[in-house]
Amino acid sequence: MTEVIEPAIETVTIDVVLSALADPVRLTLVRALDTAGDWTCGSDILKNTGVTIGKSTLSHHIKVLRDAGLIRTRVDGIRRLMTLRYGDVDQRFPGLLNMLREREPARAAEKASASTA
Amino acid sequence: MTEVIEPAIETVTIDVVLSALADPVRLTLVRALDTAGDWTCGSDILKNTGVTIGKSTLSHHIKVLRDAGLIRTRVDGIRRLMTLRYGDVDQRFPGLLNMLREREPARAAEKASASTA
DNA sequence: CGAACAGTACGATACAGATCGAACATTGGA
DNA sequence: TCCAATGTTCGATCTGTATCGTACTGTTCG
Repeated sequence: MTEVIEPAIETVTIDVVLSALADPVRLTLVRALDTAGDWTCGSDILKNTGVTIGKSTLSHHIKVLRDAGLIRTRVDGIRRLMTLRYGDVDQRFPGLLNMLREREPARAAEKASASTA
Repeated sequence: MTEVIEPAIETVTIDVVLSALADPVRLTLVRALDTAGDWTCGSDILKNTGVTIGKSTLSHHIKVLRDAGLIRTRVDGIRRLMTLRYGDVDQRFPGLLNMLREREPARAAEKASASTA
């Protein structure tokens, strides 16, 4: 086995993508891959992010992200390298990756606008 | 009580928005509001969408969407009208609303690209 | 060969959140 | 005034899924 299944980007639906990104761990993984910029292996991601989950859990999340069309996996000897599918995702869902890059509220947090529920 | 609390759009994070949109019922509600275009009440949304959930459940989903900054609620006599916060959402997360409008895979579904996991 | 390493597969468990029903609040109209 | 319609709140379930641990596969290197 040398290649890993990934869906063609045209077949990916926003519904599945949203479900994949709704989990805080997976969002952390995606952001770490984005920061890394190129091929990274799972154990390095755990080191970089400081996320403390078992490796079977990580494997599960990676699969969800891959099935959602967000990342690509490549076998490299003893490890599996992965990377964001920048071009595909940007083409299919323009603006999405950019949204994920912001981690803080946009401004100095005005408070809620209207009153009394 | 005449107004309903909604967060200032700058304070809304993509994390919360993704969680809100990850639920299939809420995604249906948002799409229905988008299609409707203007102020719509809860029971009308249920009729339009055919979604069969209790009204307490609907109330819960509405609250999640409102807290996520996606919709605005206005009291009108016996009912509560709501609408998408088009301008705010488009400004804060450009491209997001547009992504939700597509319900089908983009093309005639090529199959998976690589082979053997 | 055998040990260490990276990752997957699978069954079991735990927890978050979706759902429901009942009680209550508010408004408008008969 | 009383009733019907819309919606909220609260407590109790029920379910999906994130998590873990173990066993297993495949690879590199001594």
